[in-house]
Amino acid sequence: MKNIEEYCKTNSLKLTPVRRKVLELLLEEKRGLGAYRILDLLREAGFKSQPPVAYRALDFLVENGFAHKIGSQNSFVACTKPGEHHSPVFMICKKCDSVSEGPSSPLLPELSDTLRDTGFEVEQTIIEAEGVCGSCASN
Amino acid sequence: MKNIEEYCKTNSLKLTPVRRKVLELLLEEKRGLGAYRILDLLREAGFKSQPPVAYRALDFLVENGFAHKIGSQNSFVACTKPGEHHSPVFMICKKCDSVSEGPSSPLLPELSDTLRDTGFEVEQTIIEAEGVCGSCASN
DNA sequence: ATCTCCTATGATATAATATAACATTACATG
DNA sequence: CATGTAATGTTATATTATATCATAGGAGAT
Repeated sequence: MKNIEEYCKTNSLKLTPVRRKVLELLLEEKRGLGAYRILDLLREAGFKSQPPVAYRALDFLVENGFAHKIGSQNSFVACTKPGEHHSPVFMICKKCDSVSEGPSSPLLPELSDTLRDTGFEVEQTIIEAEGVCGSCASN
Repeated sequence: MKNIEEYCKTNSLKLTPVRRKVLELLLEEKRGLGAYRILDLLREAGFKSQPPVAYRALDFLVENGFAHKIGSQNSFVACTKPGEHHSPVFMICKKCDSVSEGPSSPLLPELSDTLRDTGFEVEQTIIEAEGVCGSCASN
């Protein structure tokens, strides 16, 4: 969170109260959070928010690399590498629904090369790996 | 399409008229199709369909590997490798919205290994690569 | 300081995507 | 032809997301 404040200051991004709160909510939760869940939590925290409020905050966070959207779940997670435009790898546990960001693979450049051979120029990739997390495997 | 009929016969899957039609629609379209777009097309084709009809057909196609869902778009595409449970790689063109399935990377086992080192056991991966397709690049 | 502009927020309505629930039909199999 | 299962029909509603317009708030210029 400190890093993020720092980063925002440096890049003159406004981490407004609602944006900050949404980011905190995402950071506290290991599963992905849906926009309406976030909305509920905002309300509990005293923000009298309508849907666009949540979506705008999420847009801000995603655009600036503080959060990611998990397409397969329509949910959002905090990004562990704020400010870096990168190609995330998500590990989604089918038992506990936790979503964690994996080591952004050294294999990605090779993947891009492979796809370039078919004529496609990759700009960004998102990998969603479904499986069982360590914690669930051992229980 | 022949392959698919074959495959269904072999595995006693019922390729009913609506399922077949949805698959044909997906095969004809290089972009992903949303469920409600499919629903419109079904209606144009004389099926008087309600949303569950489209979703059920899509569920059938996805479950049996004849189609995939593109999470980032909430859309569906035909699968080029029917019947094989595999980990698809999609190339999504930001110019023309075409979605094509790339060569399912030989790198995937290595990715699984890397993630296993973090304690996560991968069962399936979906890779969505965003970029520019060959056809758009040359125009 | 205050004006101005730009960005962010407030608020209402509605669009787009997806599923729950229950009734009916079809059809393979005993 | 009885029966059970799978598929379809139908209505309603849940969930996710955005368009639009109005209001406020804050940084920089004069």
